[in-house]
Amino acid sequence: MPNGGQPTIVSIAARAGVSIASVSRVLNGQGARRDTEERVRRAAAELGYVPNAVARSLKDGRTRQLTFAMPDIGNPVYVAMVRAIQAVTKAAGYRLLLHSTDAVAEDELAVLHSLGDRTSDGLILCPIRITDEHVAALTAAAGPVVVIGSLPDGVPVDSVRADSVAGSALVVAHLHGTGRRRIAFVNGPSDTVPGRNRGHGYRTALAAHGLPYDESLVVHTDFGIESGAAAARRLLPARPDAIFCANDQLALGAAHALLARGVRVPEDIAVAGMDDSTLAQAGWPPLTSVDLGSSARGRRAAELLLDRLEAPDAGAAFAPRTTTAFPRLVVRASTAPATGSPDPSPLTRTP
Amino acid sequence: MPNGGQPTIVSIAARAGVSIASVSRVLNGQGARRDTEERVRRAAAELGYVPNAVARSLKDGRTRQLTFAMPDIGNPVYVAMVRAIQAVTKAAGYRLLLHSTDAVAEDELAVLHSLGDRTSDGLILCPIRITDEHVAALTAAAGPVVVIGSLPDGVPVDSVRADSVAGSALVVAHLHGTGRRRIAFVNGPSDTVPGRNRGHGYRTALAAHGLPYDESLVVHTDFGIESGAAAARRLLPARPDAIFCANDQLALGAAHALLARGVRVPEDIAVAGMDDSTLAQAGWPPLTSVDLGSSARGRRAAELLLDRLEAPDAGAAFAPRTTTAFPRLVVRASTAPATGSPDPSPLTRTP
DNA sequence: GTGAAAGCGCTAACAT
DNA sequence: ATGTTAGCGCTTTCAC
Repeated sequence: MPNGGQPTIVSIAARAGVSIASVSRVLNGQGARRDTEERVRRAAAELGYVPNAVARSLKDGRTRQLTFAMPDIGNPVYVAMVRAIQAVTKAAGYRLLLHSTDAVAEDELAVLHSLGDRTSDGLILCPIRITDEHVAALTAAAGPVVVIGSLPDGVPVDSVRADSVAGSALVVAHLHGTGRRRIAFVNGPSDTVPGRNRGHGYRTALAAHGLPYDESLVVHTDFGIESGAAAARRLLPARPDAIFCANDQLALGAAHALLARGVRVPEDIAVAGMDDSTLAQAGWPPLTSVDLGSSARGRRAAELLLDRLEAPDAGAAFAPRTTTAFPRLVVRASTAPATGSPDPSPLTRTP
Repeated sequence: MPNGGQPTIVSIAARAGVSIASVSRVLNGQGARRDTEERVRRAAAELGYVPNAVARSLKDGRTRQLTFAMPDIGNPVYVAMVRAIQAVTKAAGYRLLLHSTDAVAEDELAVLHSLGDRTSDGLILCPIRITDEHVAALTAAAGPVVVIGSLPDGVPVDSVRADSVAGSALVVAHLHGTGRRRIAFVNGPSDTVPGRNRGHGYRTALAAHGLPYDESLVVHTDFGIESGAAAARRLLPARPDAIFCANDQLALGAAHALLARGVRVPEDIAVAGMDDSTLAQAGWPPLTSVDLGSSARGRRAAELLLDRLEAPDAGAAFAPRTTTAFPRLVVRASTAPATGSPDPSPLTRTP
């Protein structure tokens, strides 16, 4: 047989002695005579019938699959998004297709293009950077797309963004509020949107608190624990009393480098991260961080996409929507005030 | 139009003035007259044609999609697997469907059952526990399945298992070798296969090193950082000189609880985890752990599955294969000898 | 070399 | 209430 031996409505029809249409009707809960209904159900059960989803998809033009494309599933931020998205799509009866772009722009474009192959009904894309080609591809997309990230104006696509400017400001304000005055900043690559925004937020917040912007207190690097450690070592001569890092991995690396040199965290230098990933709570000392809403953004993106899909009239019927997730400061031990509350960190207890 | 305005071979054929068969041939790289070839390609390009993967799937009975079902994508162990699997499947030209079962057995069975809907060509299942129903469903599976976990004998399905008995033994041996004699054990739930195995490995290894099995040094709990902290506090009265935890989250929790009480890690008590997840290296002190090969198992599972799919004759043609991943001990600061090498942990430096 | 037509499994008119 | 049939988009015989 052409099939893998799987039962189809044809086999059921034969076994039940009815037409395939009746089988389809019974199985889809449309009326039928008691007798017919029974025989069809029995035949289906005996054969262990499972409807072929591909055939159904071809018929009604939808797969009930959604695609999520992100740079790297190894990054806790994206894991949080996947998790949130998965929860929403699962509840709505959609399967989730995962695509790792490895932070390669071409790959992102390929995913966008492949939306035309009708493998999935919609796409959530988390691009590392938005190029003109991205804009073009997004505009010409063959199906509904939601972007997690900041899009230039005029791109006719729903998007969900983080407010990392505000997030950075929250951290700086917190550090300032707990007595820190020489607040260093370890940023990620400055040629990405988040990198630029975080830098902007940092500078703005410094100004707002009357602190000078000191070049020697700022380091640009890539993400990753080891980079954070290196950055911290580089910053030490500038004598910061706080190090704010553009993500938790950097912060963790920085904290470890400091501890390894006998610098006390937070007594001598406070350390704060960003993203509030699992690493933040797992670190020692537990890291103060800003939740930029990875989960919330994932959830919202999924909701926007489903909303489009469920919309009565097809495609880009209504105007693109943009949502911004509010940042939330999560204070932990790594930024306890240098003096004040008694013995904030057990690290200082030296028996 | 019935379609979403997407071009199909019909539109191309019309535009190029040829039959749909010719379009198909040209697009699939089969011979055609220069002239024909050119016109078809041009028409396809102008229309922005992308082949409909669903139609193709229906035709040739395969989707080039694989499903990976695991309990919870939030767990670093599964993230590592997803990552490894994704890399293999992507390279082989397969898409990856992610399914989170939320550790619900019914959901696992549902996934197994839904293999019959032909949505994906094969399944990698990472079950939390193997029940009789699992065995039945696995035996009756409508397509190739690879299980990550330990399967009873006789189940006709490929599987990839971890050797947590050996892994536990490695840790105990290491702790014993670095002078620890009162080695406590924080285990996960004892009614899971890994739980039982890890407990078994612990006991066996103790015996092998001539250490007594002391009930008061063993705690059963569920996984999670907070559980680890609670367990450590509970163990303190029993005066352990090492705490071995059944996973990294527990270990991290334990280490933090100890530090918070002024107990030095590793000087007073060594702490070791299991899985060697990102938490292990990110933690402070960096955790000694055993890599049970999450990545390796994921990769291997994907390879086994692809192997089946690529096999000339269909289905369960050849006998089930079982692979076991070798555990690998990763020593970090959290288990440095209590005395000996000079100043293993910066924590001891008290300026 | 190219076109006509069958068929993958299913649903939904349309007929009876 | 049930059967016949067309058609979703594609690949692949089979004729010409």
